[in-house]
Amino acid sequence: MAACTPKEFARRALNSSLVTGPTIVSTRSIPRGVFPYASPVSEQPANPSATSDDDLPEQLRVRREKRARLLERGVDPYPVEVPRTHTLREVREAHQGLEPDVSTGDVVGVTGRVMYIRNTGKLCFATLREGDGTELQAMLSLNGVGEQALAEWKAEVDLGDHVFVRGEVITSRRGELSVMASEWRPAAKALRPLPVAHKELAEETRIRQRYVDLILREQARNTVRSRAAAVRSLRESFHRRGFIEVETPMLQTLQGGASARPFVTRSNALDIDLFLRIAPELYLKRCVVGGIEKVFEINRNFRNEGMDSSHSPEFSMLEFYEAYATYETNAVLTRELIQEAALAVAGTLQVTLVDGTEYDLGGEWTTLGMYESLSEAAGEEVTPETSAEDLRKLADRVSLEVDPKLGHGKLVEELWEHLVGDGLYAPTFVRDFPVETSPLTRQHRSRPGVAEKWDLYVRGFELATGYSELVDPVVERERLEAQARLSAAGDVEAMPVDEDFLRSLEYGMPPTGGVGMGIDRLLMAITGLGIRETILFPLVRPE
RNA sequence: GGGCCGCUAGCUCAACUGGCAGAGCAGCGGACUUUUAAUCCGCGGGUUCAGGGUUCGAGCCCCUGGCGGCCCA
Repeated sequence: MAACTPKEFARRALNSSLVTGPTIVSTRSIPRGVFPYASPVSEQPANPSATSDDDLPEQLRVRREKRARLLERGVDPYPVEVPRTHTLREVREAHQGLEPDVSTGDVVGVTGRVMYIRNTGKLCFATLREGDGTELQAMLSLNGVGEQALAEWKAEVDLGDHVFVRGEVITSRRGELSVMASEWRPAAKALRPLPVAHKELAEETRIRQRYVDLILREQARNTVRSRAAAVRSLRESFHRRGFIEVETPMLQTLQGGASARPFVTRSNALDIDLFLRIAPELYLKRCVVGGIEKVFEINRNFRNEGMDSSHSPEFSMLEFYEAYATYETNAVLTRELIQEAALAVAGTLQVTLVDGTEYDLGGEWTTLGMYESLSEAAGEEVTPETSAEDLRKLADRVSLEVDPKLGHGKLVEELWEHLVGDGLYAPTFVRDFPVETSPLTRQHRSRPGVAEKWDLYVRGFELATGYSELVDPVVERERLEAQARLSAAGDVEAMPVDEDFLRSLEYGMPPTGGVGMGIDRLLMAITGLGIRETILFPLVRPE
């Protein structure tokens, strides 16, 4: 085949008398071999008179009949290629600021999905839209395309169809930039009617049929782009700082790295159960042991737990580890990552959320000590030494119901959430958690009873968590063995002892800071969207 | 796990106290050469989530189940 781009083929086609006729060009009329884009009509044509459609809803049946009529006339409803010369965006950008009712002399071949259609007797209008949301009007007149092509347009084109229109770029009398057709043909016939374009789709339909949601709702398309921009920004931020991106196993032979219930699957080759990972942590730490001292991974975790509007069984997570970083330095890096992502997505640190309110991600962000902020809110001193009994009295005083079996650590966290956390709105690092509830974290270097751990809260939800990582293999073994005892006792979230991981630590892991951040939550923080909007195709029960 | 709400035409939704199942958009037929969700005239379109029950009569009431949403633990 000649070395020649599709665009060049299209331009050749426009110069050819074969495709300048006023009516629909039958693909049969184009000699094979001359125009490689021209397909033979449906190599395996469906029987146009098939009767299996009888029980279809009327509108689906009608569209199937239109498809069949096109085929009978030798017009391929699904051509391999059409001679597009410009995107709609290119046409718009090349013809800005035209007066009404002008002709440019520029002839273009454009494509788009028919979003609106306005037919008068001898002049038809259609609003075409392409993937980035750019719209352009197509006009088909009796003078321009002839009686037959106009009649066929009215008879066979439905909302939702992809069409090709070739013609001159003009503006209408009302000033709308348009392509005045000299020719049209189907690019892809839609067999299902589009839902009403000006009513919100039901939430469930939006999620189950995201492709329809994407067709109809600009916000849905923007969300996809925002997410891509955020993830790309994260990668660029890391690369600028010398971090290496790795991909660690999703199929793991042991569950580990978090407390969560895993999905179990089966390896035929090894004849053992495998676990879909609940976290990449233990592998990323092995990387640090091996000398990949600035390392990150952005990928999916899987947790076999409850599903609701804020929890998805699969979700994207960023984790990064940096040798010789601490939970203080990695908090700074985390803030920079988020701020750079916000700039990439929104162009500003004062982002506008979907509810219209503004949210400020700029500045240095507040850092609170968990015990200090709790003490202040409670009006009495709470320290790691405060007894569980005193904490229960405090809970009683502030009308917080707590499980009487809870120990110090859990009580402190619940009291903190009730008295401080629920009121947090601006981005805030909360640090120095009770060591009792942070079993896999290094104890604070100087303060007994607390761990070098922070949580980042944005608009009241937890966006990220960071640690000075535990690297002492002996302590780590004690912690993992305690977990394994829980596991043996029936705790499905507890992890077993990962001997290979411990072996890696025994080779010496440098002092390291680590951070985990939910990608879905990052999008929520920047855009104000709900989690089901930030995930393109959330898992749903089969229909 | 518990409570509440919802499921009706392709889509979004109505339907009083149990009494012929409707509208808008979409579709079909007709008119219209400058429309912008075009407009005008006419027409068709339903397993009311499924199954059972009560009733002369059920979209509506009762029971069981399915799916979804919200709230609570």
